This record gives sequence, structure tokens and C-alpha cells, in this order.
Amino acid sequence: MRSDFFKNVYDVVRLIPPGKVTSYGAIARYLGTSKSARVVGWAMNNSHHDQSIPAHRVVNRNGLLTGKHHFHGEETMENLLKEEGILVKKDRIDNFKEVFWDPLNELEL
DNA sequence: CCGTTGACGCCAT
DNA sequence: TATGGCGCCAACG
Repeated sequence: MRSDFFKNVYDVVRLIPPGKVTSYGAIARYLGTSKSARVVGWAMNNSHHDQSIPAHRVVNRNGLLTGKHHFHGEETMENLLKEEGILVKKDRIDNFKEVFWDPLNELEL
């Protein structure tokens, strides 16, 4: 098996459309393990080996860029998001509600 | 085998 | 609104 969970996480993240973001918790909930949001974060940490995974589009439930320090540079995540039209204000997504993409509402629709 | 840590989230105070 | 505690699960020493 080897963590189908991780595989599913990567799959969902890859489905996030440009200009949109989601949260670790939303992904966890979509996969049926709402209490394992931390594991989603761990999965992302191990996703560095795959360039096709837009990890910058995944933030915490407050729209805070908690994973910015794991990127190449301190501003990388922030810049990538801004490139897609997402407003970042002090490590936080200002228009979070507008750019939020919930797999529960978008994929199961 | 056990204790700690962590890109999280919910609840109580 | 801000803080702290707890649960959850995988990885590491």
C-alpha cells in the first residue's frame, strides 16, 4: 500500500486550479480523515520530490502561509501566490474567502 | 519500544 | 480577539 493517503493528498493538490488555494484541513476532510490535517502537512513536506505539486496553494485554515519557510526562499511561496493574483498581506492571504477552493464543494459537485 | 516533533484544527478559557 | 491544551498520525533518534 505504502500510504495511499499521501498519494491522494498529492492528487488533490494537483487539482487545485491556478489562482485558488485550499487548506490542509480541507484536504484531510475530503479524504475522510478530518482529524489528520497534520499528516497532510507531512505529506506536503515530502512532496518536494515532485515538481508537479503546487504546494504553495496549500495554506492553513486561517489563510496563513505557515509553510513558506520550507520553500526555496522566504518569499517564494508568497511570490508564487501573488503571481496568480492572490493578495498576500503579511504572510496571510487577504482575499482568502475569494480564492478558497474546497475539494468537498468543487470535486464532489 | 518510547518520547518528541510538526506545512493542522477544534474547543475551552 | 488571544492563548493554551488536546487529538491525530507518520517520521526520527
